[in-house]
Amino acid sequence: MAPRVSEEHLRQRRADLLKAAVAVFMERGYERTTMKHVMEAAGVSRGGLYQYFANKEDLFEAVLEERLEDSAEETDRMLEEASSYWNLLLKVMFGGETVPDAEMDPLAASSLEFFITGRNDERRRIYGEKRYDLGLSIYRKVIEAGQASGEFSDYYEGELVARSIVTFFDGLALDHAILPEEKVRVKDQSEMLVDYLKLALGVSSS
Amino acid sequence: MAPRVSEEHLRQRRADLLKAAVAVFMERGYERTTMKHVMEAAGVSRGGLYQYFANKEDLFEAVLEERLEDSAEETDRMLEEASSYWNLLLKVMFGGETVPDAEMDPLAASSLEFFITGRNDERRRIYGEKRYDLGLSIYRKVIEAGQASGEFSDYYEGELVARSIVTFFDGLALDHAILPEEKVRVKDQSEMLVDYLKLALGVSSS
DNA sequence: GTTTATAACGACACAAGTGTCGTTTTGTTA
DNA sequence: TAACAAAACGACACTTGTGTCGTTATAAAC
Repeated sequence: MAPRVSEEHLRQRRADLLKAAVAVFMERGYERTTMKHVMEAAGVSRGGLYQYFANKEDLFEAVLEERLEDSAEETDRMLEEASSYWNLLLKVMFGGETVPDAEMDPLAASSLEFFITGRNDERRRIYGEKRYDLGLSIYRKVIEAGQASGEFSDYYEGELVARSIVTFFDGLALDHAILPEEKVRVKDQSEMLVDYLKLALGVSSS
Repeated sequence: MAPRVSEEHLRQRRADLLKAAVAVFMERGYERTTMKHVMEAAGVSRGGLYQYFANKEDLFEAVLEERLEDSAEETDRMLEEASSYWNLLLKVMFGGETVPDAEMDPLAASSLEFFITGRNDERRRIYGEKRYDLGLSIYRKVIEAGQASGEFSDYYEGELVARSIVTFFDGLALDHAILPEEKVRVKDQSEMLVDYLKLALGVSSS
């Protein structure tokens, strides 16, 4: 269906493969999916898939990369329409809404799997760190900006507060991946986190 | 080295296999270790290992089980010498010491791996839940007892506070597994958690 | 409409791990 | 010390997943 390139068709096919891959990774997780699963989901031959991605790791990283771009744009957009740093922080934490809900990224579990099983692999560890830093920096910037403006207390080091948010969300994602919905109580726990942040950052209750 | 049983030698051999297995799992993680690795570490043949454990999953569960027994005894011991519920809570959280340190269970990462990669497997998920509940119940009991005695505020539901502790520690374990020591700041983050619990449980600073 | 570069295909060879099972070895018992 | 039950052994057959590569089909260029 495509000899001698055509640029757009190449991009399209790659996008189709990624889309199929995302669905499979969500369904089966990282370790348990094989290239064959993706091939079948995408309706593509072995060679067809390997033409675009050298192996499963490469494929998964491409998936992560794609989704990171999406969320980066979203964050930029939110940075502009922020009315206060506290509000902005809530938006960044809960994605648009300023109120915690029970939604979690359906690919989060597979990502955790990807990084934790690869923790002894040099390449993957470095990549994991990069991603962690990126996620952290979003929170850190908002908090430090809020502290600089005087809206937030600087009793705690901004970076440390940011790390705690990330840690807590990581734990939430982990428990959410393993436990049934009703046990994790994502919403309740998120609300507690918000209460805590109010105290830690000296924000008077809204 | 052992025909027609002898009871003690059987137990001993099993213990030796488990010891070797723990070392390997710590070193390599769950997914990346094979039965062969354990065989070599224990200096035992293939058949010798399979005589005691039906497969890797069975082996790892045996490892977990063994360590759970150890810590259960430790917890019981601590329950008796508790001077206050707050103190007891700290001891349970940080294992004997009432001050957070940067130590983490060296098998924690492999456990996370075990449960997260097996999250789509019925059997393993049930087992994971059981373990989670067990860990949770320790915190829940201490907190609810403290609330009943009036030492702790009951502004937050005790179980929810307990869940938050577990979630936070899970996140910490996860980040610790993936990131280099200096980035996670286990000690600093633990201290923040303690500050938070003081507020949430209405404990005046010691 | 012919040519051509190459995307897509799928059979294949290879590697890694698993669990089994017939054989060997060795405590234990009589 | 002879006989035995079973612990320990390790070769083997099997399964699963991977990445490659020669072949085939086709969109674009002429």
